[in-house]
Amino acid sequence: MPATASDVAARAGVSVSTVSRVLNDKPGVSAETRRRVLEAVKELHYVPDVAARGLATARMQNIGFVVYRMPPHLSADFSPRIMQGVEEELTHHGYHTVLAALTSPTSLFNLKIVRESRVDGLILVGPRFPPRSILELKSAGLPTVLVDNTLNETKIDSILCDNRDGAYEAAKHLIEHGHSRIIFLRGPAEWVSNRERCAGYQQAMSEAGLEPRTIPMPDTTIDTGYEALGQALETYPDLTAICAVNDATAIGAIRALREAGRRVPDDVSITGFDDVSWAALNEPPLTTVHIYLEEVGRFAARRLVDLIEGNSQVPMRISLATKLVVRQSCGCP
Amino acid sequence: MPATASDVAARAGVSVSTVSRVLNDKPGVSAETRRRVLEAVKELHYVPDVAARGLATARMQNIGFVVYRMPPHLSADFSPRIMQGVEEELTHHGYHTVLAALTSPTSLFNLKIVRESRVDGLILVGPRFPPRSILELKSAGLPTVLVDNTLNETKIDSILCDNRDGAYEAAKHLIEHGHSRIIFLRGPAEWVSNRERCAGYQQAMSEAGLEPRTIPMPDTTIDTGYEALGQALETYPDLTAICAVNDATAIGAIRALREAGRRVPDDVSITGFDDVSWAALNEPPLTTVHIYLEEVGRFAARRLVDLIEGNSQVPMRISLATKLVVRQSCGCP
DNA sequence: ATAATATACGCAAGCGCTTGCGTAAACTTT
DNA sequence: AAAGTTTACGCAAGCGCTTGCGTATATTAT
Repeated sequence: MPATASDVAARAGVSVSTVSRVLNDKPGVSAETRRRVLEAVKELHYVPDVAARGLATARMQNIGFVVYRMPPHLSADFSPRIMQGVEEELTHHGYHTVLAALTSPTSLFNLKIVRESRVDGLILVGPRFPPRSILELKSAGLPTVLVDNTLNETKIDSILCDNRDGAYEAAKHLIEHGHSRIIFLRGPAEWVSNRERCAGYQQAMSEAGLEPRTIPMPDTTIDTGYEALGQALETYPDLTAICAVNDATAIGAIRALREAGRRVPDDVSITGFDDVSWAALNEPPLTTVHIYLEEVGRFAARRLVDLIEGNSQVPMRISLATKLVVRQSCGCP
Repeated sequence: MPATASDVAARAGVSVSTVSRVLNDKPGVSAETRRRVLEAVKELHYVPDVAARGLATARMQNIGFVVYRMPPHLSADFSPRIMQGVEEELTHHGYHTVLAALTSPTSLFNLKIVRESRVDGLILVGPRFPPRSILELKSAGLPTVLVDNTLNETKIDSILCDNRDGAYEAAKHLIEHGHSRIIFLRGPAEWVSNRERCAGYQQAMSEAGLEPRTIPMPDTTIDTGYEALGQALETYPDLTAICAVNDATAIGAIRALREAGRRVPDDVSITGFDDVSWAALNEPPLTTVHIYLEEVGRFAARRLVDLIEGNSQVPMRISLATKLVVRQSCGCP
């Protein structure tokens, strides 16, 4: 039913080759011919069929947006915002976003979208992908960019927010409030962002001549935050401020504090990280570190397009600034 | 680099036609031959190229997941959860999810994914698509299912939660708390779910012999909820309970109530709708109507696959039950 | 036994596009 | 004006799959 390239060719009085050249901005077409072709394209509402083009070029103009098991939890907040940025930017470049979720730590080659060569590149969101299979992808020549993750050993494109600086600012803010017994609720060290945030906190503490105190957590959820605080209260009963590795754990900690009879921010100040959508709605509104997630997605997409189109081959690591959002959980009025 | 059908054919000692037949479960292949082909497929890690298959069959095994301008707001909560259900179910059926966002009320034919025939069907999420262009799609033969929307005039597949019953339950719960002056914060009537929820409220009220009182809002955000309450307080200063069309407006209303010096739930009871991720985190935790969004997505996907594969042609309207989640904003302990 | 059917498979023609190669026509160069 | 160069375009061969048609071989009927 839809018009094909040869319909256009017929109407414009040229060959399909010429039509193809015009549509792909290839040289060797006179201005006049180009005009006629474009006119015919418009009149027939012609749009190239992607399957045919894909067959001929081995490029599908699709990229895979891969998350590690889409979480039904609050953290669902995270990827959708990145995704939005990705989608916008890709659309702008004529690419499309196809979703994929890894549900177990198997090789990324098991993803149907890559095996069927349905995508020209991959955006891997989050820190939970087996590094080995990321490297496999790279050596198989599939352009890939990592979001909220890096492989320091190897040269592979990645994009994160400046976790270290964000945590540094948050901790510093607490210090400026006059706190000295500030503990850090830290998540599993396998995740880059957790490590960086912890480092930022530590730097702020040591610069202020304070002793860092961290509480490990097996995960970074509301529940783990809640539980970690129990332990923190035992180990450091005199704590006056908490720097949490993310908003979820901060919320959990606040709940635990409340149950322990300590008021936030009157008795204990607290900061989060991520600025999830409900951070401002919390009681008290959460002081936290904002991540420009849409921007992260946008740059990941742009970077990937560059990689796919061969505009830039040397891998780079992009780090986006964060912003401390001061609300009330830190003790500010 | 990857193996092709003819590689497999050579290895199995058959023709590519036979390989194709085996892979598509077509008749006319002996058991023994089938076995050999399958073995070769496995040995060569063969996966059919989607572009080639797409060209030959005019089916891309892709479906488009379309939202009307991905919102950076809190309501971002909504579509990701549906999307998760869609993605899971589609993957299970061998299909893939490709994202698209409509940013202005133009025809759905302007979507590149449909013009390039990149998708075999569409899932339209939300009530804001121009009905005309939905009908255009249908008559163009592109299988489509609506989520959180319906076109009552026409036969087109749709899936929603039982908004009417959900709101009915919520209102009834407030009535059982002994309230009689219950107002309903209602959203724009263009959206099906708003109309249905309002109807559910009205039914509950009239069944109890109470007079319905509704406050119109131009949108259903925290801010509109906040503002609507100002008006409600003027018109009905004696109100003791509020049934909000969704969680966001409920939160806005709570904020306004608080500023007006009325305590929730002590002075005023309130219920929301949606059970967004942060509803439980609110202070007080929000009593609201839970929607099984993943399930909604899952059924939308399944329905669409049926449509695409011709398993069922008669349009149907699916309505999923909701569940009243009783927390504290209604006055329950 | 022969004829009529069913079965298993190969052949080759697409599907709609891209692209290397070839060739007229138009333009330089000396 | 002849030879060389460039430009503009068409031809046809794929890309890797599916599928209708044709034909050997195996099966059943007579």
